[in-house]
Amino acid sequence: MTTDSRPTGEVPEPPTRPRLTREYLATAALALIDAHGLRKFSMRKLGTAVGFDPMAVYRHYDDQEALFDGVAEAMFDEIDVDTLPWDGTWQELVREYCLRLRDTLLRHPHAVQVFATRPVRSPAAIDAGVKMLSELQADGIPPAQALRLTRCLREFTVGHALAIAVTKLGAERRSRKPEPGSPDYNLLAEAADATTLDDHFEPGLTALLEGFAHPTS
Amino acid sequence: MTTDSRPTGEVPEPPTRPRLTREYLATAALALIDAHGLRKFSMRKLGTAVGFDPMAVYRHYDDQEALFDGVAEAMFDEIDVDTLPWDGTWQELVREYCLRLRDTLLRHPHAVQVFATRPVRSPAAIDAGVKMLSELQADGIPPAQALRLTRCLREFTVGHALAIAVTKLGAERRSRKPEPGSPDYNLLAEAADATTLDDHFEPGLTALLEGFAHPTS
DNA sequence: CCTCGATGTCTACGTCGTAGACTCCAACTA
DNA sequence: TAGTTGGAGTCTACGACGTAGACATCGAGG
Repeated sequence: MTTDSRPTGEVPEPPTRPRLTREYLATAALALIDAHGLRKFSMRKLGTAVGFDPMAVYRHYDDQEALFDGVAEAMFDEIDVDTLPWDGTWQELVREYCLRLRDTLLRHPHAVQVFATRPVRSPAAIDAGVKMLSELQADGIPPAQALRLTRCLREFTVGHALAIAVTKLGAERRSRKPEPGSPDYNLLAEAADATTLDDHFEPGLTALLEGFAHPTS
Repeated sequence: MTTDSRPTGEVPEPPTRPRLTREYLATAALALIDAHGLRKFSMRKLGTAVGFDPMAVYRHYDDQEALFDGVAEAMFDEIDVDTLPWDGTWQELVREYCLRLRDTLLRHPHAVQVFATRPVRSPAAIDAGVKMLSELQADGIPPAQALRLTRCLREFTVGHALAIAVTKLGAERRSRKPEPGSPDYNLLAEAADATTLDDHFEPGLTALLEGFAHPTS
C-alpha cells in the first residue's frame, strides 16, 4: 500500500520489503482466514505468508488473541461507518448499519466467529457507538433505551451472520436434505423448502424496530 | 454416575472402570471446557480426565469437530424440551424456549461458542423443531412464516448469549471503565452505566414477537 | 476352543504457540 | 563523528497438540 520508494536511480529492485505493521498483519491474517479457514490459520503461516520470518508476528502482537482482536477491528472498519445515512431517520440509520454489518461479516464467513467472540472496542467502534446514540437521543430516545435497542440489533445481526456462515460452510459435511415423500420429510423440512436461509433477516430487523418504537403497554 | 458395582464381597475395588460412551465423553468434555476454558481443552486431556488413555476418545469420535458436535447436542439436551409449556399460547411457548436456551448457554459461558458455531441437528433438536412448528401451525401461523420467526428468535438468543459470555469472560482483560467526569465518559459510557449487560434481552424478545404478530402493512 | 470385532493403548509424525537469545540497522547522544 | 541504544526481524528450543496407524486385550458367537 504505502510502498513509495525514494528515487533509487540505479539498483533495479533492492528487496524493498514494506515494513510490517499491525494493520497490515491484521488484514493479511483476515485474507489467510478467508482463503483457508480458521482451523488452518496459524501465527507462523501468517509470518511466512507476508514474506517474513514465521515468528515475526510476535513483534507486533503479544499473542494470537491480540492478533484476532486486530482482525475483528479490521472487519469493523470495512463497514465504512462514515458513509452511513446519518442525515436520515434513526430507523434508516440503524437499519442500514445492520445490513452493512451483516454483509461485511458474510463476506468473511470463515472469520465471523472471530468477530463474534470478542467485544470490538477500537476507537472507531466506540466513536460509531457514541455517534449513533447521539443521533437517537436527538430523536427523543433516551441513551439507555437506545443502547438496549442497538444491543438487540447487534446481537441479532451477529447471531444471524454466524448462523448463515456456519450453515453454508458446513453444508457439504451434513446429511442430505430429506426428499419430499420420504419419512424424514417432516414439517420442518417442508418449511425449510419454502424459505431461503436468510429471508427472515430483514423482517426480523423490522420487527425489532417496530417493537421498540411501539412498545405494548 | 452409573457406577453401581455388584456386591463384591472381598476384593476391595477391582478397578471397575465404567465403559466409555459417546454421551459420557461429551458431557465430560463440556465439564472440562466449563472448568478451564475452551482454549485449554484438548482431546488428550479429555481422555486423561476420564481415566483412560489420552488417545481413547478417538475410538468414539472421528475428530475434535465431531466431539464438539456432541458437546453442542449435550447442551441442547439440557434445555429439557419436554417440560416446555406446550399447552399455553404459542407466544408463551417460544418465549420460554428462548429463555431456557439463554439460561442453558450462560451456564456454560466457555462453551457458548461451541454451540453457536454449528447447526445442532440431533434427533432431539429436530423433534423439538417439528413440534414447535406444529404448535404454531395449529395457531394459524403457516410453517414457512413460523420457521422465519423461530430462526430470528434463535439467532437473537444465541447472539445474545455469546455477547454476554464473551463480555463477562473478557472483563478483566479489558481496560477499566471510564469514570464519570473523565474525558472518556461519553454518551456510550453513560448509557452503559444506566443499563445492565442483559436487561435488553426480554424486551428484544417481546419486540420480535410483537413485530411478527402485528406486521406493519 | 477358536475366531473376530470392538475397545482401549501406545508410538510416531508434523505442526503449533510461545519464550528468549541473537543480529542488524537507523536514530539519537556526546 | 563515534558510540550507544532500542526496535525490528531472525532463529532455536520446548512442551503440547491433533491425528494416523499398529498393537493388545477381552468378551461374545460359532
